[in-house]
Amino acid sequence: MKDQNLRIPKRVKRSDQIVDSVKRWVALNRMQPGDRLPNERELMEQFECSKGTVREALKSLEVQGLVSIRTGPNGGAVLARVPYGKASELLRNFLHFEQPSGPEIYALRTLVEPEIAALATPRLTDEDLATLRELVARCEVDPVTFDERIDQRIAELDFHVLLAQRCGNAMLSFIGRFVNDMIRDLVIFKKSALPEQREFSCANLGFHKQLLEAFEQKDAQASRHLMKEHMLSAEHFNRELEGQLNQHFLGGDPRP
Amino acid sequence: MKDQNLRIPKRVKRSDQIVDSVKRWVALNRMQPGDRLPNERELMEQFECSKGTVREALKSLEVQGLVSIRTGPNGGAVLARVPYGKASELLRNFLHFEQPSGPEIYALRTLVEPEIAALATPRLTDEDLATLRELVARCEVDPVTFDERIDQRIAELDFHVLLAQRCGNAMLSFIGRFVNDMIRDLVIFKKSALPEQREFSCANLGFHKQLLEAFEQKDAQASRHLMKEHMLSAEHFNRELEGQLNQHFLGGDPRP
DNA sequence: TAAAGCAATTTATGCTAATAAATATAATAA
DNA sequence: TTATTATATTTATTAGCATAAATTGCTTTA
Repeated sequence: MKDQNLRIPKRVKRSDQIVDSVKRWVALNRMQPGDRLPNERELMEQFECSKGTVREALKSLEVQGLVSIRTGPNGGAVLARVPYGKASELLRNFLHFEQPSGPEIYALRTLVEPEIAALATPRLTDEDLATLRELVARCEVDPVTFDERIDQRIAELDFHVLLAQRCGNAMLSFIGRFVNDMIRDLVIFKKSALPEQREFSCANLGFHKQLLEAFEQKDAQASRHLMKEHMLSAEHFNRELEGQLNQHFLGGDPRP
Repeated sequence: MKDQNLRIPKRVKRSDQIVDSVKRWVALNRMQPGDRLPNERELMEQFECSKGTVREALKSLEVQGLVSIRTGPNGGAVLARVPYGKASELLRNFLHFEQPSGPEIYALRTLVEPEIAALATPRLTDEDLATLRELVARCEVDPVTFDERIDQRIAELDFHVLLAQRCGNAMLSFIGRFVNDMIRDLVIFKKSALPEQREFSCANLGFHKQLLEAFEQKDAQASRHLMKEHMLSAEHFNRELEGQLNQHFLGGDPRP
């Protein structure tokens, strides 16, 4: 079979030209989220093309998360901030065929989380600290049902996500949220049932409690150090759990 | 003005349903890049909708980089790997309104590059090493014209990009490429003209030469350590250059 | 035989017109 | 005042038709 992906289309499509024009126009006019684009009819006239072509261009902008489109009066295409979920989804697509392994994900996490913790420490508000305390509290009760175990894993991860959201570095923040989302998908429904998970969660709880203290005392260095230890511990436990999983599946591919 | 972004549309659009269906179908059937999707007519029949709706769905998949569409026999929508440039562009959109600062970008770089260097070290082929040597050689001649200076900065960054491409961890690889792309855009046309840039480039050249030795000896630990020093040095120089830039612009916003 | 050119086929691309659905605003009725 | 209804605006979807692009295979030519 011939490789069909390397072919370069001869002529740029009309809708893509419109997308580029709109993007330039938005950048030149320093337009802000909430500002409205012309409606479909006006765009048709402005670009001298049909409705279908305009709609393809708008669809493209919508998929990229750059505009949000609604029907009705005062509807139409409105400039938007790209929501985290959108960017996250698109990066997932990129990784679809690479399927990062558990150890790879945890390795990245170990790199970024200590810095995130350090950066977030002086930026956490009292409200943030209260939220963190609540998340820790949710992990302190002894889980009975499977749903309770799941809820505790979510709470553990939300602890890290909140820190990422507060670290003040947009890229680091994104990576922090993303890597914890990856772990959520990777871990929750696969390993939470294993008996070894219990020991893992206890260790996590201990680290989170210590981290909370460091946050309350605004001790960024302690935060960084504790988080590093926490991450190394998590990497260790993950390796153990993956080993157990492989045994369960009797040598089959652990991540089919 | 009312906030129009938080509104949730009543009914999911038909084209988005189709996108989801196709995605599920692709995942379920373990379809690979190069595999063809049904053509527009077949999709119309399968989803019992009009051509316009199918086209919007395909456009969505195309914008996400999941398919590549061509006309002609054996054309149509073909499953594709999301190219790096696509994922990168979409993440840039996400960061558009946050505009990461130079120090933020360099901070992330300092976090990831040492690990990338260590991971890449045992994976570099002889060809890779030759390429790296060539990139270093391009930086050794004394730059005369502005274009030559630009070319050397590109070569410096390509050195890091190649390492990222070889590190074997898809996420880390993406972040490494992305952060160097950010630096490319941030730095090239703004700071390369400053006299202080020359000293910066000499320091970089020195580190790259030492790194090359570590790569040739397959010494991952040395690579990691050297890269860490290299990054700390780069962060330092960047701060200096930003200071100089601020002086040049007489207190105005250095990144308008 | 091999290369170049031509035609047929397949496929997306683009246009028009008409109708349906969603929603904000204004008018109306309780 | 409050709830309901009407109406205007805008996107969403449909249908059909014409056009353009690209590949395949055939034919001609050297």
